[in-house]
Amino acid sequence: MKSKGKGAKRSRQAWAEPDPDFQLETEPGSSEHEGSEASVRLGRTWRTIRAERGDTGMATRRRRQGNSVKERNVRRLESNERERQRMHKLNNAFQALREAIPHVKTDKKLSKIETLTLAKNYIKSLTTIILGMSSACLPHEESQAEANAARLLQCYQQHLDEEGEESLSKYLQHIRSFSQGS
DNA sequence: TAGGCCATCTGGTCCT
DNA sequence: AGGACCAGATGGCCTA
Repeated sequence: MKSKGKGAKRSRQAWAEPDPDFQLETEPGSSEHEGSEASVRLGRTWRTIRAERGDTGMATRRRRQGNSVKERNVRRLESNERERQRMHKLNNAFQALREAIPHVKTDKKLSKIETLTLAKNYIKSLTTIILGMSSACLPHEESQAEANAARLLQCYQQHLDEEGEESLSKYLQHIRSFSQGS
């Protein structure tokens, strides 16, 4: 265990209150699952928990679900895999966002929180610029301003549809042509 | 070595 | 019912 405060947190409630009725028939990482990447991971987790708990009544509500332990384990592994895929997609989206945000290049990549913060600031800056251009071009008629906003929205949606490599510069191009054309 | 950041597991809840 | 989403827990890696 890592020697830091975080590591001192105790397990989840479910693990902390062993169910006396429960009997573990098989466990993840046992013979029928051994070998797959997921089962290895899960097995490691279980082993870790068992080590921490001193290998006493560990699992809890598994029986109450009405399915066999084996079925439950299979479903758990499947949902772990889905969750992993989901997180990978999320990370890909973060990476795309990193690449879309202009920032000072360093060797160290932006953390997630930094990425979100910079993105928020970037959006705010762009919004300010666009509003500035909009009011400079069409300051008077309200209906024109609405049409203006509609065109901007249209450009933005088109940009979303395209989602190409140079989508950001395309979008900026749209904005420029918009400001020139108005 | 403490703290930040991250990946993964997990159970609960929401949604289709 | 099953998948998606979410948040908490935990351990690993890295850096100041």
